[in-house]
Amino acid sequence: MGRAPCCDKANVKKGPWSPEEDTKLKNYIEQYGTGGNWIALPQKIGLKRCGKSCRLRWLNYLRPNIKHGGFSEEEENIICSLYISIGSRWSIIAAQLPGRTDNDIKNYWNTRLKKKLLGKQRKEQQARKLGSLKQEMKRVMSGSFNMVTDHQNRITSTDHYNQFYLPTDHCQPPMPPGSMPPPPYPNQDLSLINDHDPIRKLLIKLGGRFCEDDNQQPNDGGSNTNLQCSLNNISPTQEQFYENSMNLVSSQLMNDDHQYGIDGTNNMHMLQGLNNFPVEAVYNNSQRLEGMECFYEVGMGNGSTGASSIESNSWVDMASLVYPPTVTTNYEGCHQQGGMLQECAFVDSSYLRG
DNA sequence: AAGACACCCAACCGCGGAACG
DNA sequence: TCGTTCCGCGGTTGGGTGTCT
Repeated sequence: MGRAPCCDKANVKKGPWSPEEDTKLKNYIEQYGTGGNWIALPQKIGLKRCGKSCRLRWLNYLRPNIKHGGFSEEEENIICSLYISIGSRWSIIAAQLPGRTDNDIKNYWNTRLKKKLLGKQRKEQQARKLGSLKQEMKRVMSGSFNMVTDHQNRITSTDHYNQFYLPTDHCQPPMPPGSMPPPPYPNQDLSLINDHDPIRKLLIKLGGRFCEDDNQQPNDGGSNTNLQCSLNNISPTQEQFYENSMNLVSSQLMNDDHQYGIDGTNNMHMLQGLNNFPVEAVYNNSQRLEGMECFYEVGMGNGSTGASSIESNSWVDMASLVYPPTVTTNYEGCHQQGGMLQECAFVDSSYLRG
């Protein structure tokens, strides 16, 4: 049986509210309250509106002490921190910001904060890509293009990695950090590379094999920036899969709950890097990332429910893409509506600036 | 000047779950 | 326990406005 409509759709007005409607609704609620029944309210006051519409109008616009626009830096930080820790629970996030509505915050996130962070990430990607292009050209020019295969017939070349992973269109996924070739130039910015180590881990989930044994890498100087990218018998289909997956990662980064455990096990180390992270918020939720199922299928391998130390890092790692762990500086307790969150971590605003 | 495009945000829609009989 | 009603939430849409070409 289908759900009964909340109101007579044919007989309700839709679209923007007029000042008269606003006045009617506001006056009534201020005088009598909602009466605990939004559905009946519009009829009581002679509004040809759906009850839900009245509720929304009141909560998002007419309610006293509502703030519109002009989000402060502190508010941005709170939004971002909470988004990372609890995902798109806008009502909960709004509860931390007096005068802000969930709708407002949602809009602000979707239209500004998300782009702000993505823009920052893209800049870094472009800088890295430019760097690797230069190196590529140098290598080609000097005829030193290396394609090394080891005894397991694994292709181990960062050039090959780029061949597989770097997209050719305008839609740039995050470039896996560990995939950067060994810095041939002393002035290469290693911090950028290290900041994006999490993406490499995601790639491991995707089935790529990366060997991080830095000590075995020549020309590495002991840093962890060198990496072997090894793909076992990659087929064109897999290649396409990797590429699609990378696009997926990039598109999902800002859209989904980053922190939820994949497998529901208590992997405390999942939280490494996020000081004062709301542990309960993570463990009490086994929600998966919609649209990223491929990570479970591929990354978890054979439907295994166990998590290796590598596999268990992903959500925090993805969060750290948005906020490198080192910028977590500020902590306050937050009393959370419904007891869902008891505390939350706030991040330094520096990453948002600019 | 005007059309195309991008951005912003108020409002709508549909779903899940709580409350209630 | 089950069906119904309503609330609240998050995702999406669409219109207004600003910017670019």
